[in-house]
Amino acid sequence: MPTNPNEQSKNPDLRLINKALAMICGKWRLYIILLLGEQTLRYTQLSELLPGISEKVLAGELKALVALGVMKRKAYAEMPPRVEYKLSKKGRLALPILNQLQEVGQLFN
Amino acid sequence: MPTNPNEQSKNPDLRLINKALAMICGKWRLYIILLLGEQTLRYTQLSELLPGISEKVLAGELKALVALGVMKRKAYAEMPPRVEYKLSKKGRLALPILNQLQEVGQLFN
DNA sequence: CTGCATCCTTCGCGATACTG
DNA sequence: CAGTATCGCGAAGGATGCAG
Repeated sequence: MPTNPNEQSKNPDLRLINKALAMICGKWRLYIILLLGEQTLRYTQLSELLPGISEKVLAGELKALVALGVMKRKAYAEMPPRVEYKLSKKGRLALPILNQLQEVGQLFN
Repeated sequence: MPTNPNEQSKNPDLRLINKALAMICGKWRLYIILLLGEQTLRYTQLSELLPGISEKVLAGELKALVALGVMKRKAYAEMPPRVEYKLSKKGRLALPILNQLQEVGQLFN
């Protein structure tokens, strides 16, 4: 829509916004992403780092984030089972911007 | 919190995250902020730019965003009434980061 | 260990009618 | 014009128990 060359303020794109909101909104979603950061964590480790989250919610959020392409799930055929979660390539690309949201939060302390 | 000099990966701060989420989560909140951007808009203009939003929700979101300190409300004692909304200083400071969320959305198209 | 099924409560959001 | 009041539904999230 840059029909006007001196128009520097681009209209917000509702579709892109909703895409972004889908992966960060909710009580735990963004926190899980930032927590993962560059590391790989197992299901149990995540549940310990997210005190108060219920099993149902944690499993659901992880599944949703994997479906969104933000993170990868790797299950090992062992006994007992072991499952590891890490950010996908795209997830790591988004990480710097998502981290800056904390600075936004700081602004409004 | 940089007690450890070689600690470059900062733990996510749940409090700051929640502060940030409070102002962008929800179906309309972030979109309203980005829409406002640098301009000043009246109540009716906003409702036209947000097709489908109900009166109750729009009024509620505006009130909430003002309470959060993201935007300012200015009412003129005229007849008929006129009320203008614009981002606060802090809101404008946060704007660049919030705009980048659209790039995150683009990543996951 | 990992995670799904069930039940229940709360909250976000929409529709509509009404007011200063 | 700029909202508030009321009603209602569906989704989000918590508690608990069960399963591979």
